[in-house]
Amino acid sequence: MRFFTSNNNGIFMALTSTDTSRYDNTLAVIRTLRDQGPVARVDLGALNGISSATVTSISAELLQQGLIKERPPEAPRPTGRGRPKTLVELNPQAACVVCIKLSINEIQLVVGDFSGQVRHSEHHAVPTLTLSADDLETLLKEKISAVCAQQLNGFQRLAGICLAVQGVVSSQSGSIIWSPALSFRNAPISAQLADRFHCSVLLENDANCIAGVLAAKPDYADCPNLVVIMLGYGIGMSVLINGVPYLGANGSAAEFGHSKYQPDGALCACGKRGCIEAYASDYALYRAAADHLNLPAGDSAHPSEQQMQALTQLTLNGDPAMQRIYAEAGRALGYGIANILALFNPNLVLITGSGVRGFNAMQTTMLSAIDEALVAELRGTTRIESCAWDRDMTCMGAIAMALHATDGETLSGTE
Amino acid sequence: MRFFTSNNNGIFMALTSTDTSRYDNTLAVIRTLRDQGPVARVDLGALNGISSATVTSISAELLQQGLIKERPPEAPRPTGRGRPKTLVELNPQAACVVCIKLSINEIQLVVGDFSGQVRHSEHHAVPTLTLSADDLETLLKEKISAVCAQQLNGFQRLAGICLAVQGVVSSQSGSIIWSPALSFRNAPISAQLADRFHCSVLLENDANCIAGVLAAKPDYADCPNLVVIMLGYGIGMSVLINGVPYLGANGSAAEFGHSKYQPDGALCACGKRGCIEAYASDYALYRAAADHLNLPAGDSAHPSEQQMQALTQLTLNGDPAMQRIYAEAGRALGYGIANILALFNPNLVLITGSGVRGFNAMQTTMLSAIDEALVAELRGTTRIESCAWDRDMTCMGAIAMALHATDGETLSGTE
DNA sequence: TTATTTACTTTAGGTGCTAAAATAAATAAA
DNA sequence: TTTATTTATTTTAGCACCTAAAGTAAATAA
Repeated sequence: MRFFTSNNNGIFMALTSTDTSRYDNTLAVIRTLRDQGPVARVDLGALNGISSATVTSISAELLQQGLIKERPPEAPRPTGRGRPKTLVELNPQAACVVCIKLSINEIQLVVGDFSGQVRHSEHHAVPTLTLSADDLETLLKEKISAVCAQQLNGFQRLAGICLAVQGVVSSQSGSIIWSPALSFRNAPISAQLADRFHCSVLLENDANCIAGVLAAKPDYADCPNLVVIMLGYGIGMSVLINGVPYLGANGSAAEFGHSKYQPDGALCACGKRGCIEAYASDYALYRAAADHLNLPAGDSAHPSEQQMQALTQLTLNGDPAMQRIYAEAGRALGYGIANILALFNPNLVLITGSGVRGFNAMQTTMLSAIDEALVAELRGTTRIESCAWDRDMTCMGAIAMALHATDGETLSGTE
Repeated sequence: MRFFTSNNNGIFMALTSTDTSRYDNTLAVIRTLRDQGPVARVDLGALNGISSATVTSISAELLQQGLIKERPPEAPRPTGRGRPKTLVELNPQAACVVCIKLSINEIQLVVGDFSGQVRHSEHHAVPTLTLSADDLETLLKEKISAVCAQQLNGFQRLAGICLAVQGVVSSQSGSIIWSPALSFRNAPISAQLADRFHCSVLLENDANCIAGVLAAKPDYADCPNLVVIMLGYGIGMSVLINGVPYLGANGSAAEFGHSKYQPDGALCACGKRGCIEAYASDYALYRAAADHLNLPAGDSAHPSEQQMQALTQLTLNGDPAMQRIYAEAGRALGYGIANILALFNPNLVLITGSGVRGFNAMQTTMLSAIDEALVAELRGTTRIESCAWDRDMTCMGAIAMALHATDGETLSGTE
């Protein structure tokens, strides 16, 4: 029938390209069911602009392929007159995906089912900065194998693997170009995993995964242009245009953390000076604080959550030096956001990541910096909001992206 | 049949939405003919991925509607064996568009035919900064009426009007939000012109028009992500993603000129400080020069082309103060472009506009500023080039955009 | 019971595509 | 000069897929 043209480097091939309308409608049905849960055929038609006759035909095929199932009618009848709706829903067992979040000194593995639910999650402390490229390959293959062996019973197929990485990745070539979690560069990890596990391998930036999850929330539904800024050890960003992450030519777009606040300014982890990250990231805040205060021991170049919470606490308690540091961070962030508003003019800028713990101490100067930097016409009506941080969001997003990317394969794989 | 959903504020309505494949294929044929000139049916099929049987059917319809015509076979036969190709081409008379470029103290009107050729062009000196919103409306209606009366004989229809404006426009709402050429704001000009001339009215940013023309050049064909920077009285930019301008939520995206070089830096025409424009635009260069030199008299806030060429000449002749000024402008530009690379990661940054006259004097510091600001991984492989300036490019782009936007109407309007 | 309402399925027919066959119009070869 | 070959276009036959309308199913209200 039809094969998915995947994003990776030719590991999966584009094949027969026949007409597109049945295929598109079928994917639309699957995705509606994933987003909305069980839905009746009439409603599937209305939601996707197709006749219910067509939905009948499509759902018959999907039923036969085992990708969906009819939900047995429930005991309480809430409906009024008329024949009751027969709900159909995705068969969660139809496929699964394995997603790995790679961050500094930690990896998380999760298994998601065909309906998008997390089925399993595990964390491992790993000294990522000391790994070689080969070490990483071995490690990932090992961990994924183990998860597959333990968790994949009952699933019809492993649809794909998604690797969510902090830093610059090329999802096109399937290579990690540059990550703060790794000491090497240009690792062609997608091809290695695809070889081993014989499935699609997606490589994604972590901020793009999170942005995908946030964009799906009803609060942010009316934002065709959404910018998500992730504060943390570093500073990441994702730009979603009509729901799809803007990647640029090599996947290194949206590197907000390394856009400039001040020429010849503070030293950044990238080696250059004046990056926003050099003012408002965890390591920058900790570094600035260390000049003024007696801080708890630990790796000061990679402050822990505890260390950072201690800083935040000091600030909340009214320490003037810390308040000055956060105020300056807020100002840098504000100037950076001013550039984002001028260049992307998004509907909404969402600030999240573990670094939101200190957001209150930055907000005032951030907002005044934006006003100072930007004329009202360009400031526009963009909402600027922060958003609570959940460390599982990255993997939730990765599951959604992996399923989305592999729906076509799942469809043709079971014909 | 089918009506075009235009970009303006509901002046033209979306109607029946039937299937899309015949419609899409027909538009593809029209656009191929516009881009490539006369093409044979076989080649139209190959270029658009449809069978030549379908092309026969589509071209029969278009022929009957008068939108295309068969080109009489030429005297010299260059081809080898086989039945010679019968070329079809757009009928230039099938429709026309009127485009107006609005810049500081000048408007240009051009008429383009259905094949995209310029049929007529005229310039008028107009004191744009002293106009009221009503004055502008009256002026444009008058000038357009005059052009229509004189130039539109022989055309089957006026497909649309395109207004290309320096500054921030909302093509969605059809309003000029903020233009350096005008002293008023939020002018709903599209609706006014649509009322008067009963056709689609497109409102575009001038940089987007130019970017469209440049993107069509074969040299830049392999650039899905293209950034065009326009140096001139102000500094404009356009970001083309797969050939379509990125507009943002309200059309105020890509305002590169007001992105920041230096907090608390030089004063910008927008009223804020430290914008790139406050260093590298004509007025900024002239202002900086006036502090050091005895300059020819004239409106120093809006330096003329002669005044600017005098500055460039001084610089080329080795004047050290002027060289310093251009070097600093280049550095500001470089820092700005570093942000563009970090945030958009385009395949190509093209620098054009009347301000390229001084580009040589800025280039060295611009490039070193980029290296100073940006780590190699983010600098990436983006080409950064300049491009000779042609004042007619804006209107050429406007013609292309207006035709593109109205092809659907032209198609259904003649059924 | 019967009428009404709503959901789903089947049927009949249309659009629009393609592959293959037919036709057209040239050049090359015999 | 005729015939074969090549290439372009048109015609034909058939297929995929959609929709509207008719038919069937399964509930509640009267």
